[in-house]
Amino acid sequence: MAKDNQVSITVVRRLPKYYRYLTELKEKGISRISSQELSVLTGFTASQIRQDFNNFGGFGQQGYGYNVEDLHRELKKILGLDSNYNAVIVGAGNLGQAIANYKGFEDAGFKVLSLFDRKPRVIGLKIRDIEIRDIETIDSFIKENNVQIGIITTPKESAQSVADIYVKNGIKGIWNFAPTDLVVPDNVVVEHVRLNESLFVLSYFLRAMNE
Amino acid sequence: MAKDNQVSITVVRRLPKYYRYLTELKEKGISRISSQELSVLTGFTASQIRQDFNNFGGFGQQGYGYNVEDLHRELKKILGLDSNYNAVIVGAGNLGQAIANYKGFEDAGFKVLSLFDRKPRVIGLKIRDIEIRDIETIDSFIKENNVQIGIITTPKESAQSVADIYVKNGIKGIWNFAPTDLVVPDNVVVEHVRLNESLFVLSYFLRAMNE
DNA sequence: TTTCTGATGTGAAAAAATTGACACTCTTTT
DNA sequence: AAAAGAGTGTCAATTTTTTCACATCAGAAA
Repeated sequence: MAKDNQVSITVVRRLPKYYRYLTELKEKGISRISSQELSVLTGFTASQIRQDFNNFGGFGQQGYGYNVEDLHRELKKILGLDSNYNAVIVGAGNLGQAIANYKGFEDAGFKVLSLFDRKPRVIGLKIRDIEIRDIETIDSFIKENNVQIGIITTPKESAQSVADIYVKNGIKGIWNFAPTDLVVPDNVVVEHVRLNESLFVLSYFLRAMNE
Repeated sequence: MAKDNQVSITVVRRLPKYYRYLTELKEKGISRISSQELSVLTGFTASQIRQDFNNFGGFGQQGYGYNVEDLHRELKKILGLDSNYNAVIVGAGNLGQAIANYKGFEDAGFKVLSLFDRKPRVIGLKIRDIEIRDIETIDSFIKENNVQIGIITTPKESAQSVADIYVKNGIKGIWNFAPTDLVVPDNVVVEHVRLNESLFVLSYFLRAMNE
């Protein structure tokens, strides 16, 4: 059905923004939207928006536009947000705790089952009701709890070895916050959150603006 | 000197990665690198790398390659990392605290002077030696402390009003972690960290891989 | 010194992404 | 029921980005 013979990464990275605005529209009770109106909201061009959606099949209706609820549901499916995922976090520092604490992810279907760390000082503590466990026990935990997503919030020195642990235990999706690249097999997806790089880009534009 | 008549955003977003690897090379005491070798490290093509650098003037030498230290210094300057910035954070929840705590930013020249929040429960607390202050006092703080960067780690509902406060007080660079877009004047730079969207892209590829 | 090697800088070609334009179809109005 | 209006889906044109190819020059070797 979905003719997704390689939708380009450029398009994929725009999808979450559409989804966000559609969620808002839905909450506001708006039932209908045109590519032109979506263009105003998102900043993408109307043409671009229509092309993007067409990568997945036409969801709109000529002379009418898009039905908000339908489009929202389709995007949800495309983004894989209609299933639930179990996640674990390695690195129970501030960042790991912040993510474990963030209710927003759970609402989107991502449940953090446990944090793991090496430091005895934090093992046994709880964030909300999520326990911090000894990293030594992670293998059996992953196997017993159907974990699909591994989050890395360790310093960069440990990131690769954490990724190796994830891969070894069959995890196929890694969300990496450590400022380093990771080597993983082809069938494992890594998504990076590069805080440093984002800050540097901000710095670049601050500098560029003053010239 | 720098002929930066609009370097494309695509190029700019690659610069931090170059900078990261050059920092590593420098630490390892490697003094010389070719575009070919950088290509292996970064995953960009050698040609792309040479073109990227040429946007800012040629830093290399034919038959030799690039001098690591020189290139590192140039990129540092281009990215604006040769100056120091003062930053404040509004939103002293876990994420705000995590960022305040992260030594890496300070090493790169970004100093968090203070966190601000509305909740009386957290006002007065300290993260490392960074105090959490009442949001009501932010105007004078920004003016008196030469703050150039404003960080937003509030829920999305408050993000725009925080941005407004920043803009009103003359801040020109905003680092936004709230999952919403911001309206600011043209001379203010906003860099978003979209955790939700990043997670959704991961979810997309997890889904796409199983089809 | 002269020759050879290696790798940049750059112009041109190819590929990818964005924008533009419009036929067509569905909705709404009369 | 017919006419008018609106907006998608899509093809084509344009722009941007990436890749390719190579002349050129610095450094190393002979």
